[in-house]
Amino acid sequence: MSQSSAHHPVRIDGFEARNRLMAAGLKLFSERGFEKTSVRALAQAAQVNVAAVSYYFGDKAGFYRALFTESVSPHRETAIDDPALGLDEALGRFYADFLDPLKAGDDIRMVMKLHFREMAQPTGAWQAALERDVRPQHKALLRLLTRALGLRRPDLDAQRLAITIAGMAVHVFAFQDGVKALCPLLLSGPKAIDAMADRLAGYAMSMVEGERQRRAAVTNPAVTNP
Amino acid sequence: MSQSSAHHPVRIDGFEARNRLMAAGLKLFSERGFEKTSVRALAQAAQVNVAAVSYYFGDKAGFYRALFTESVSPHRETAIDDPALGLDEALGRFYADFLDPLKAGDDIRMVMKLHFREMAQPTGAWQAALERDVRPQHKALLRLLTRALGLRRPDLDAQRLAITIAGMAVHVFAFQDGVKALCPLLLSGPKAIDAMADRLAGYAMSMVEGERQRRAAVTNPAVTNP
DNA sequence: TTCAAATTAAAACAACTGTTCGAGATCCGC
DNA sequence: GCGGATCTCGAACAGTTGTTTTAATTTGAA
Repeated sequence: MSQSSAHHPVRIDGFEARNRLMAAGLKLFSERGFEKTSVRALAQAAQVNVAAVSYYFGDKAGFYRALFTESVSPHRETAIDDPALGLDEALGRFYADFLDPLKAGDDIRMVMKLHFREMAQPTGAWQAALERDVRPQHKALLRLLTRALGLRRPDLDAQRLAITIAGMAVHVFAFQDGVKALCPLLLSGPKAIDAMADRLAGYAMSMVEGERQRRAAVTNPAVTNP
Repeated sequence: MSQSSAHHPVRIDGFEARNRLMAAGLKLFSERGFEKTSVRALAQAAQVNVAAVSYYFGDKAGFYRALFTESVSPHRETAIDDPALGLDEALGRFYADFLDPLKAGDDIRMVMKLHFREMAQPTGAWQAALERDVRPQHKALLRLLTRALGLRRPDLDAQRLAITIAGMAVHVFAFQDGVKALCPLLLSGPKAIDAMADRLAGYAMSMVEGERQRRAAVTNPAVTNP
C-alpha cells in the first residue's frame, strides 16, 4: 500500500537496525523464501523490534524489494563480446565469472539463491532483473556467437545456441542442490568449481564448432548426406 | 499431524469432488506455489466446501503430496543406455522425450511446473522424486557416456558431462518463462520444440566428441600442447 | 540543559490461515 | 419404505500473519 521507505523524512544515522535487518533478511529469505519468512522471525533474527521493518521499509514487500535492489549484483559484467578476445577466451571468461560466486561462501551465495528462487517463481522483482541483467548478457553472447559463426545477423539457431550455452551455467547455479545430491564432488571446493567452468567452456567450444559444421553441411548437403 | 487420506474408511464412490480438487490444486499450486495457495481458494476453484480437502486428503500438505504422487510422471522413461542404440540415437531420444511434455498444452505442463517449483525450493516431496525419477535417469545417462567415451568406470569428468547434458534439457524446461521472454519463437509450437530437441542432441554429440578429444590430448599431450 | 526529531518498544489491530465440529443432505443395499 | 454409511455444508476454532498505534526512549544540536 505505502511506498517503500517513505516513512523517515530524509536520512538517518542509526542505520544499525536497518543493516541488521538486511543481513537477517538475506539469510532468511534465501533460506525459506518470501512467504515462509514472517516479519517476526526477521525481527527476532536481527534482534530488532517487529515494527522496524515497517519503519525502515514501509512494507514487508518493500523490504524484500530493497534487499533485491541494494544487494550487489553477484555476477561481474563480463565483456565477452570484445572483438579482441578469441572465442575460447571469451567463453572461458564467461563461465569463470559466472560460476565464481559459487566459491564465495558468504552473502553472495544467498543473493544468488534469492535470485534463482525468483526465477522459478517469477514476480515483478525478477522481471525487472531479467531486463536489466540477463537480457544484456544474452545479447552480448548472441553477438559473440554471431561473429564466431560468421553470420551477418543472429538467426533462430544462433538463439538456440546462445540460450543453451548460457543455460549450462544457469543450470549449475540454479540446481546446485540437485547437482550436489547426484554427485557431491562436482561442486565441492574452489578447484572443483574452476574445473567445472573449464569443462563448460570446452563443451561450449565443441558446440559452436559442431554448429559450424552443421551449418556447412546444410548449405552444402552433398558431402555428408547418405 | 494426521496421515494423509486416513479419514474415509475404505473407499468411496463420490470421487467427483476429489477429482475436481485435484484439477484445481494442480492449477493453483503450479501457478502460485504451495504457500500462496489457500485451502479456501482451492475449495472455491473446485466449487467444493472448505472441509473437503481435509476430508479427502487429511491435510493441505497431504493434498499437495497426493497431487505430486498421483499425477502421472510427465517424462517417459527412456531406455537410453540400451547398447543396441547408437550414441546419436540415444541422445536424440533422450531430448525428444524430455522436451515432449512441452508440446502438451494441458495438465502435463502444470505437473512440470509443480516439479520444477520444488526443485528450486527443495522440500521432502521433491527429494523423494529425485531419488525415484532423476537418479536412475542420471545413472543411465552416465552409463551411456561411460560407454561412449570408452571408459571402464565413470570418472568425475564423465559426471560433469552427464550433469551438463541433462542440464541442457532441464534448463529449457525449468526456465521456459525466461527463455520465452528472451526469444519467444524458440518454444512456440511443436515444430520449434522438435527443432530445439534436435539441436540439443547435436550439441550433446559435439560435447561428447570434444570430450573424447580432450581426453586423448591429456593422455598424449605431446601432440597439441604448446 | 532543553527541545524537537529520530528511533525503539510493547501491545493491539484486523484479516487471514489451516483445521475441526456437528448438523444436514444424499446415496445405496435391503 | 427404512437404516446406515458416505458425503456436504456452514460455522466456528485457535493460531499466525502483516501492519498500526501509542507511548517511551534515545539522539543531536542549540
